[in-house]
Amino acid sequence: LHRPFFARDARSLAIDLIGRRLHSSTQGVNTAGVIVETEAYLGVIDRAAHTFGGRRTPRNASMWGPPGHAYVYFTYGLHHCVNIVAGSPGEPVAVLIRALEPVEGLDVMRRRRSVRLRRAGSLADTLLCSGPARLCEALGIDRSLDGVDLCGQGPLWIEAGGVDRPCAGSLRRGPRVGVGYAGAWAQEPLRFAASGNPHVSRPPPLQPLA
DNA sequence: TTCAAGATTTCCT
DNA sequence: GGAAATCTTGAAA
Repeated sequence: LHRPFFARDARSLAIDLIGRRLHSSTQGVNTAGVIVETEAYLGVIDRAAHTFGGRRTPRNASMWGPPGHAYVYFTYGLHHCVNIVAGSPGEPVAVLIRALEPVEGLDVMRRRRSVRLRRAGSLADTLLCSGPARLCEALGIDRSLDGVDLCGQGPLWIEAGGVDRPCAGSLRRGPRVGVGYAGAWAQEPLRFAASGNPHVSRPPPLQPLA
């Protein structure tokens, strides 16, 4: 997809990313999945965002850059999470990709995930990409992809064309995960998911989009 | 200079 | 249900 698609407010982008295919080409292998869960992070005003209050560090630098780029951060000392930068240049807002329904390169995903999940034989498909750090591991995404352009010929992109939305019209929303420290912002319904999709990261306290 | 907590996941009890 | 894995950041000392 092209730049204009990403150059808008994060909440709107988070909703329209559901049903789109995220592709990666890393380590010489292609993988892809349908985005089934996202969260919007609204920047300097959003206490849950890494850029709350105007915070600008080496880690979150790409969130301050132009839209349509990746913001990949490392957390808890061992996990990666990938965001898609939204808004306009200098407006540090982004959409966290929380879960995918795997559609391409499942064998590769299984292998990558099995490094940590030793019981390769019992690795269900719903464990491949059902969480922000899980999908990064499955797609081979790490800090080396931080800041890459999703609109060019890079290792990450969103497929143009059809919205593969098996849950069209049944999008759900609810509070974001793991942001209890964010006060009133923790309650904001900025998490979105395809209703009933088994690859969504956790049982949703989610409501219809309305 | 130290310390605690985090946009998480896995493994063990 | 709870702890461990251990990088990054901001606030306390």
